[in-house]
Order: sequence, then structure tokens, then C-alpha cells
Amino acid sequence: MAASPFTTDTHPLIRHLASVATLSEEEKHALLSLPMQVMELRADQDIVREGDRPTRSCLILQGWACTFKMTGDGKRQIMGFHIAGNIPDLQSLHLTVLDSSLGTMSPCRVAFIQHEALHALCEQHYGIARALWRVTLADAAIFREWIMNVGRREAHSQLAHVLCEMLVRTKAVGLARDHTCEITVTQQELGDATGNSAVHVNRVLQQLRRDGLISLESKTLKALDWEALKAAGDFDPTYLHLKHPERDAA
Amino acid sequence: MAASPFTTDTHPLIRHLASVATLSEEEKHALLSLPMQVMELRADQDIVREGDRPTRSCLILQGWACTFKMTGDGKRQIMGFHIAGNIPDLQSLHLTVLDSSLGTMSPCRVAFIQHEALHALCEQHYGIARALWRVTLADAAIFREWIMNVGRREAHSQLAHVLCEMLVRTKAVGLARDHTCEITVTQQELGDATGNSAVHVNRVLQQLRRDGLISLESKTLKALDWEALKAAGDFDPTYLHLKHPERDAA
DNA sequence: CGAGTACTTGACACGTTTCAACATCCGTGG
DNA sequence: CCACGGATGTTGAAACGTGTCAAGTACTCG
Repeated sequence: MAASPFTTDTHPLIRHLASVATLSEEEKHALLSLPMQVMELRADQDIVREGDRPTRSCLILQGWACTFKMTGDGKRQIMGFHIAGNIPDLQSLHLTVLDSSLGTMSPCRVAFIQHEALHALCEQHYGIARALWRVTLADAAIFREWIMNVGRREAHSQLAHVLCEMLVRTKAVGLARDHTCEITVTQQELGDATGNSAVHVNRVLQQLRRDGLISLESKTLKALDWEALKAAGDFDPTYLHLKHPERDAA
Repeated sequence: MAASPFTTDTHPLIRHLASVATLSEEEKHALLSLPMQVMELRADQDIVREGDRPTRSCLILQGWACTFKMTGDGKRQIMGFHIAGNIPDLQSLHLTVLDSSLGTMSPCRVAFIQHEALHALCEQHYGIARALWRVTLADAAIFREWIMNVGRREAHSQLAHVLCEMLVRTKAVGLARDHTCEITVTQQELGDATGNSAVHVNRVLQQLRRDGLISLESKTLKALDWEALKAAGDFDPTYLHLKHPERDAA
């Protein structure tokens, strides 16, 4: 393990965990002393695939990734986006077979952590088990919200909703300011996340821009009218289960 | 707590937990000695509501329940169905505020378990924490599959898929035989689960019946052609993370 | 500078929604 | 036990959101 450029409180993992759970100093140090294998990945690469039986989980250190599946007839559905600090396949700690794939959306730096090491830490510090469990439950809450987004909202509202979520989640880990964040997502990916075609996403994004709600270009997403965007997306950040909602959601 | 009519291995909770996790005899006994407050509920009653901060979780002993949310403009989305043995709001053990509601679909017998008691058991037996964590992860896997179902499948396929899931899950806890189970679900509820209107569900169900895939009447669902139903629903039970897939899925 | 990827636009097809009317089932009270 | 009333299921026609196809434009990176 190389010397980390991060202190306890600036490490992406700790930033993310602290945004949804509570950790003691001792637990933070224990987490950061986990052996991690760091790798650089290009955009659009699979990290793990549906059907795999991994012996380690993947921590995103930098960049954007997503969980997805393919239907039998080749249509892709994205179930969630992942940013620095997230452990998108943490569930494989307890579920043997992966039921979905994980891929990069941008160039990414990721760290692999052996399940063995995580299990040991969880048995040793129940507080860490509780925090990681809580993180997986918050992830599940996001899945629930996405079911509603995909099932019961129109494309206009769906897109506003996922953009709101991206802004709040990046802000909660210190990656956004002034309703602005760096993001690497294609219109095809936004379509795969909302159950729409890329063509339709294109038209709806133009509408959102025309209405003065957002700007989205050259990898920068900006909410020009946050309140209106929230309203358009029927967005209430409660489901993100953030520890400091007032600070993170504003 | 009244004397239970169940032995260790016939209690719905143990049946369900054992279908997705591994428990020692000691852990089973510890779970069944949890203090539970049993209640009978009528159909279409809310058990807990979005926004609540419960101090207990709800174990379904008999009947069908569902998790749902309402959009800002009053459309309902069901995120999952629940049967005997499920603890649909187990996440409230670690997430303070409920982000979705839980309601009965049929008359139900439910048991409430105080979080306090569950926490104590989890700290005492790490195996129980691991099993309950795993159950919540399997629930999350179902949410992921539903995102795909709602986002990328057509109504015909969506309905076949949820019916397949119901048959496999009831079978896994001993509530189905010969691809047949007792079920209490209206066409409106199937629509709310798949993101369709009740009218369209009606037409699609007729098609499924006409094609000889199912019969669904007087609270009995029967797969008349299981292989064809699975194919229509693009159904692969891997995402249910059952311990005995060969036995349960057949 | 070239090539591939991402974005944009238009026309048409299709799945699904909505509305409205009607039939049927089922539990309940008389 | 029957009659009633509300919930549930059924049907048709028209409207609407979104998908598909196809062609063209504009990035972006090596």
C-alpha cells in the first residue's frame, strides 16, 4: 500500500461514510488502514460483471461509475451512479453472486478491498459493521426512489430528478459548490438511467435548458434555478439519508 | 408474548431467513425468543408511513403487504411485495426516517419487534447481524431488478416478471406448490408495481391468459406454462439470492 | 487532421394513458 | 339468506408520450 495523500478526514471513503453514518476516530483509522489495491481505469470499462463471485469490493476514489444490467434483448438499465467514496459492490460482502455489473463512466481511480479484511474489521468493530450496513441501506433507499422515478415520472421530471440527486450527493462529499459539479455522463447514459432513449433525453435536456433550469456542457452540470429544478424533479432529498441534510441539500 | 403455534423451523421468520441466509440452531432460538407484539390488520391499511421514525420493525406473519411511495402529483409506485417472514421495514433499524410507506394488500397478521431488542441481538450474535444484513442486501437486489423491470421492459414482460417473482418467493418459504400460490393483488396494484395503468394491466393479463401462460382468479395465481412465463418475463431468479435456488426456482 | 463518439433534428410508428361506460364480484347489514 | 353498494374488472376510442430510424452536425482526442 502506497503512502496516501489523504488525511483521515479528506479521504473519499471517510468523507462518504461520514456523510451517511457516524464513525469514531478509532474506526476511521481502522478503515484507512485496510489494505487497498489502487488501480487506474479508463472510461467505459467493466469493473465487475453480473454473475461474478468477487472476493473483494471496489471503492471509487475518483471519477464516475455506474451499476447496470442488460435485459435479455440487450437493453441496458443503469440502477445507480457512483462517485468518490462509494463502494458500489459492497453487497458482495454477503451476497455470493453479483446480480448486476459495475462499470466506469469516466476515467476512474479505484481501490479494491478484500472481503476477508472487511469481515475481520466488522467483527472487531461493530460500529464499522453498523456504518457499512447503514451505507448499504441508504443505497437501497436510492434504488427505491429510482423505481418511482422510472415507473411514475415523465421524462422531464425523471431527468430533473437524477440531476438533483447528482448535485446533492456530490455536494455531500465536497465535490460540488453553488449547485455545480463536474460530471461525466452521456445522454445515452442518462437515458439508460431513466428508461428513455438517448434521442428523447436530448430533447428533454434542451427543454430544461430552454426553461433556464440547468446548464450541462463540457462535463459541468449547473443548476441555474435550484428550486425550480427540485420542483420539476419532484425531488426531496430525504431518501438519501444524509447526516447533515440542511448543509448538503441547500 | 403468547405461546407460538410454530416450532423453530416452521416459524415464518425462520423460514424466510433460512431461505436467503444461514443460521445456527442457537441463532434461530435467539430470534424466536425476541419479544413480538402480534396484531391483526385489515386489507389496505397503512402499517407505517413515509416520514415516520419508527422504534420497531414489522414482521409479516400472514398475508400480503407492499412498500410504496406517492409522487408529488399523487401517483403511486409500489417498490416491492412482502409475504410471511419478510421484515419490510428492517432498514429502519439503521435509517432514522422512513423514505417509503408500508401497507397491507390483504388482511394480515403482523408482529412488531422493538429495534432495541434487535440491536441487542445483533451485537450479541454477529451471525444474526450478518444474516439480517444479508436479508436487507437481498431486498436491495430485488429493488435493482425492479428498476430494470420498470425501466426497460414492456408491460407484457413486466407482468410476467413480477408474477414469476411472486411464485418463486412464495415457493421458497413453502407457500407455493406446482407453480401455484395464493395471492391477493388487484390489477391496480399490479399497475402500481410495474408503472402501468390498471386498464393496461387488465388487457395484458388477458393476453397472458389467452397465451396459456397463467391463470389468475379468486386469489389464486397459477403458472400454466412456467418455462414460457419465465421467458416472457425475462426472468432469472439469481437476483433473489436464494440459498437453494434449484429447489426453490423449479 | 482524421476518425470515432456524442449530439441534434425531423417524421412516423407504437405502446400506453385517459376517459367513460358498463359488468361483475364480494362483503355486509338487514 | 338476500339485497345492496362499493370495489374490481372489462371494453372501446381517442390522445399523448416516447421510441425508432435515418441523416446530418459538432465535438474530442490521438
